[in-house]
Order: sequence, then C-alpha cells, then structure tokens
Amino acid sequence: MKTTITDVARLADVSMKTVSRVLNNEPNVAKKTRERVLSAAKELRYSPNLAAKGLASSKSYLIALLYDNPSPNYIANIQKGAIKACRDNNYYLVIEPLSMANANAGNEVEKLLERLPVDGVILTPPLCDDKDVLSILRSLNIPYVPVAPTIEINGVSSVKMDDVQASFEMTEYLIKRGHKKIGFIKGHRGHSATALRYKGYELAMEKFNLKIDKNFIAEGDFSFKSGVEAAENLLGLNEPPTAIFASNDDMAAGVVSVASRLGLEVPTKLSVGGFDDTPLAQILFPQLTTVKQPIYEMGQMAANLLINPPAKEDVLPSYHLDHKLIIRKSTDNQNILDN
Amino acid sequence: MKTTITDVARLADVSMKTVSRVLNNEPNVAKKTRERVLSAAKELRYSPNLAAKGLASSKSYLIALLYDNPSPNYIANIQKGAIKACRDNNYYLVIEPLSMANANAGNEVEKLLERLPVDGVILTPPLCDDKDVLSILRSLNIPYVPVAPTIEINGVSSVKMDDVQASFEMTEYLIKRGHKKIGFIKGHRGHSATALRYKGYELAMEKFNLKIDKNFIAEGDFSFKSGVEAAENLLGLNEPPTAIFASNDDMAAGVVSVASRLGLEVPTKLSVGGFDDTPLAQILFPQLTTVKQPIYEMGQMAANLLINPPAKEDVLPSYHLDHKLIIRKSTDNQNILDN
DNA sequence: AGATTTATTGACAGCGCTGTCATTTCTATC
DNA sequence: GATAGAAATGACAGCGCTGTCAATAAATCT
Repeated sequence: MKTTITDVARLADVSMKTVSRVLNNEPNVAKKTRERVLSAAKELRYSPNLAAKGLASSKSYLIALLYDNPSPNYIANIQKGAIKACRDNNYYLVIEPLSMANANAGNEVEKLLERLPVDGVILTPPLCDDKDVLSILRSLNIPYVPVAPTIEINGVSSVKMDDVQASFEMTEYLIKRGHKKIGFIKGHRGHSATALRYKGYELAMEKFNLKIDKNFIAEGDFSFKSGVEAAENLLGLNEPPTAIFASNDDMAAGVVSVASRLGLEVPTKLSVGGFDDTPLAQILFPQLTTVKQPIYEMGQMAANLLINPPAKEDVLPSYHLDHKLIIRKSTDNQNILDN
Repeated sequence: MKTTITDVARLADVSMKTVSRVLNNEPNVAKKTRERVLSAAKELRYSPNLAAKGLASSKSYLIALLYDNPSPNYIANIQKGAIKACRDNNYYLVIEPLSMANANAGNEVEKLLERLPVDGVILTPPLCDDKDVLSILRSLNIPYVPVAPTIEINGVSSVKMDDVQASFEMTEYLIKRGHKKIGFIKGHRGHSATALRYKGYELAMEKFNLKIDKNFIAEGDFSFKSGVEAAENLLGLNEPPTAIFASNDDMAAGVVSVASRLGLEVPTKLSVGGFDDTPLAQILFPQLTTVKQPIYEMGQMAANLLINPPAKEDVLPSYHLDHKLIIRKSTDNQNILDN
C-alpha cells in the first residue's frame, strides 16, 4: 500500500496542505512544523504520486527530448546531461526520436505533445531549425530550448558552443606547432557548424598572416568517405599541406586512413586534427587531436532552463558553453613548440 | 483551452463513461454510439490527459528503460525499438541511465521507481543480471523484461539473440571460404556473450573437423586496444591464422589496424570478422564482415511484452530474435566459394 | 406475450494532490 | 494590554479521468 500525503499529515498532526507546503518548499511554514513533517515523511518513506501532482497542478514533471537521428554518441550525451538536470529537480526525461524525412515532422510533434503535455521540450539539430516544429511548439504554448541552433529566435533561450572560437584554437594550435601549410576540410553544406568552423580557421590563418591557399580547402560532408576523397585531393597536390584540419572526426579518420595508405606517417609527416571527440578519436591510431564539444553540458543546461526558467529580466538570448581542445598523438609532430 | 472528455460527451450526446469506453476500446458499446463518439472526438481534436488517466486507473502509460552505459549505439537502438512499441500503444518511454559502479544501483532504482510509478521496466545488460535491481523490482511489483540476460528468471519473459548460433554462422562462413586456420579473440570475461560466442566458434570448428589450435585463441576484453594486442600475438606466430574472428567490432578494428601496420593486406592475406555491426564496421577500410544483432527488435519486443503481457497460459520464458550475418569486404578473400 | 437473460448506458464517487480562500495564531506597535 | 498586521495553518473543492454498480434497452427464450 502506497503511503499518501494524508498518512504523513496524520502522523505529523498537521493538514494535508501543510505537508504539501513543506514538500514543495513553499514559504510560510514554521520551522518546527517543517521539521515534524519532514521526519514523518521520512519515517513513512513517502514519495509523491506524479500523476496526482500533475493533475492538480497541471504540470507533468516531464521534459521531452526531440531529436532526429544525429550520431548516437551525440544523443547519448545530450540525454545524460538532460537527465542529470531532471534528477536534480525530480523531473523525468521522455525521448522522442523523429524523422524529418517523412514529410511532416510538425504533425508528428503535434500529435505527440497533445497527448503528452510535457513541461518543456529540448530540440537538437536539425530539428531546432525546423519552422514547422517551432511553430507547433509555439501554438501549443510549450516552452522549448534549442540546442546549437542555426537561427536565434527572439525571446527564446538556446544553448550552444562557440564553433568559431574552437576552430580558431585548433588552427592556432597547429600553427604554433610550426605548420604553415594547413589544409581544411569543410563539413556538410547547410549544416550550421560548417561555416562557423571554417570561419575559425580563416580567422586564425589571418591572425598569423598565413595566406589561405584555395587548393588547401576541400569540401566534405562530415562522412568518412568524404574525408577520404578530400584527403586524396589534398595529399595529391605538388606541395601538399603538412597538417589537415578536418571539421569532424569521421572525416579526420578518412584522412588518417588515406595517409597510412600513402605511407605518410601521422603525425611526423602529416598532422591531423578533428572535431567532436567521438569515440572514434580514441580508437584511431594515432589517437586524434580534436575538439570536445560540451554536449553533456548543453543537455544539462537545456533541461535546467526548462525546469527553472530564468526570470524575464535577466534573460540572455543564448548560453555559450565551453568546449575543449583535446590534444592527442595525431598532431605530435615534434616541431617548434612555443605553446 | 484543452478539450476534455466532457466536451466530447456533450457533443456526442452520451455520458462521459461511454466516451471513455469507446476511447479505450472497451466492449459493450453499440456500433452507432461508437461512431458518434469517435467523430465527436475527432471534431474536437480530443486527446486524453495522461495524468488524469493515470490517476484514475493507477497506470502511468510510461515504460522506463534502465541502463548502465553500454555503447551509445546499443542503447540508441534499444531506445528506438522500445519507442516504436510505445508509440504504437500510446505509451511513452522514460530513460534512466544508472551507474552500477557507485555502490548501490538498487537504491537508486528504488528511489526512482517509488517516485515514478512506471508500468514496466526494460533492463539492459549488465543491469539485467544485478541481484539488487531485480529484487527491488520484484518487491515494488513492477513488471520487467531483461534484454539479453545471462541468467533466466523463472516466470519472467526475456528477449535475447542466439549468440552461439550467430558465432557459429560466422565461423562456418569463414570455413566455407576456405579458411582452416582461424583465430578467435574472446571478449571480456564475465560478460555473458563472451562464452557464448566462443562456444559457437568451437561448434563450427568441430563440425568441420578442424582442430582448434590453442595459440589461435586470444583473450580480449571487447576494447580496441585488446584487439590490437591479441592481433599482435596471433599474427606474430610462426604459422599465423589466415582469418581472425574477433568477438566484437572494436577488437576487429584493432586487428585490421595491426594487419595494415604489418603490411598484411585485408582481406587477401587476412580475413577479419567482427560482431555487432557498429557504425565503425562501415567506416573501416575494408568494411567489416560482422553480425548484426537484433537490437532494435529486442527493444521493441521488450516494450511490447510490458505493454501487452501475454496471457499466462502461453508464456514462453524467453524470446529469441533473429540476428544477421552481414558480409562485407573484410572477408572477401576470393577463395573457394561453395556458398 | 411475458419472463429472463444479455447488451448498453449512465450516475457518481474518488484517484492523490494543489489552489483558493478563510481562519487561527503569532508579532509588533502604541 | 489592546489592536493591527503578518505569518502560519487548515477546509474544501476540483484537476480529468475510470471503476463500480445501478438503470435501462434490446435480445432471447418459454
């Protein structure tokens, strides 16, 4: 038999409402009463019934994570972060993979959310830029937080990292290790990160007065295969680059594999940098220097923003979380080191 | 303003209870009435309030997926499968990563489930073999389905694949491609799959009257690194094997990397087989022949068993789902082919 | 046709909690 | 010590649905 708030009330000799006040940290409860209630609750191992709370307060204590199939690794980390925040606040995370491919993601979302009245929604790319989804959310009046969106929305907080800065740091790091001829492999067109990461590369090159050779810029699409193709072009040049910065790890893995096929030893003959710090980065030989995105932290922050919305006054439109340059063997070229 | 069951009842000119009956597919409603209610519900775009349903019926329409950090890929697929089943039944999936490392997973589970009264729990390895967790679940009287458990529990259905058979098929396939000297890399001790996969290898070797050379059996722990070490041993033998079957993809990747370092071309000089069909298997060059586990299907089945429990009479203790041998380039040795 | 069974429908309480508002108790003030 | 105001507490309705059981309508049987 589950203990209810009534049981606790009886034991603590107060009214149900007072128990409710204590358990929800509402003000205006005498210290002594509070303690009495707390110990009664503890003794009875009371825990509230979510459905009842939800029904009475028209909240659900549920946060939904909507996503459309990016890498399992990305999602897993977002989930972990979001769950951390949920646990800390007695919320729960329900997940809903969506497929934007099949026509109207909007409809799907609508059906889902009409039935399950969650208190907030976390949106990951590319969903966070889908007009339909966004407008449904607005019309249903459900708060949401986009993770790493391309477009900012007025009045909506988002969480993101600074791709430009991260990419700048990687490039700067390569330059400081003595590289002057640095190839860059772009990501998928239309993916927001693609332009930003390239921008960072540009800025770093400019800062150190290095000319960007057009031949050193290759188009990719974030896939391993495109990394292979790009590397074949880059390394087939008369004067090939001494370092290649691929804008994600999968493409970097492609570069490493081409290099090894060509007998170009990494990192001594060619340094390779990636981006994302996927599990692959550590599996590769040599292990990959890369950028660790604050994925976990973004998930956590997103959930937190939904659970404890900041007061309107101090709303920042978006929160930037810190990335980290992870230095491993693939760039260990034993050159000039003035780091 | 959300429409309620009362609105529908009024429009269809019946009682609330009748609407409830129709919407829950209960028997004993006249066909005409049913249609009237259905069209009214449709017109009003009615959708039930989960919290209210839950409170009234003491169900939650929530299934929990408990897991302790296996590969993101594994979890992602289990999730997808489970969600498919949930969607089909108007259920929702909440996920709860756990850490068995920190002392008492049991306690954590207990707290979680006391608060969130889910209708069922899906347990993935290694959680599904944790005595504490299982006993909590039993004492809380929450139905659960273990996925790929080591131990069977009386009266509890589980879902699993046939590791022995799958491993047998891989080995048999290698044999039929002309290999006689086949190395095997074991997985992590204590992981249930380890013994089963080895067993399959043994059975196939026996069936074809091939002697198992002890030197051809290497110990691994499912990590890339252990695959590298095992491969170094195996390929350093005077008479090295012509094929290596690593009992997961990460270790197989290790084998491929060692082979390429030694100038042993895969697949012509060495065939390599893996297990799991992780994304890595397709990224590798050459792409990896491997076994695809029915992970998605297991997740789906598990959720289904929870949502629609089979009648006691026809309870099977466990359900085996089909795996699939995925043949790619890493075993394409152009030999005898009598497949 | 009347009696009996069976199918269909509805009235109503109540699931466990919180919001509202009334009531009581304390504290500060003059 | 009386009074106003603030702080603490409680009574009670009701969130939206379903379970129970009673009432009614239809079907079946003598």
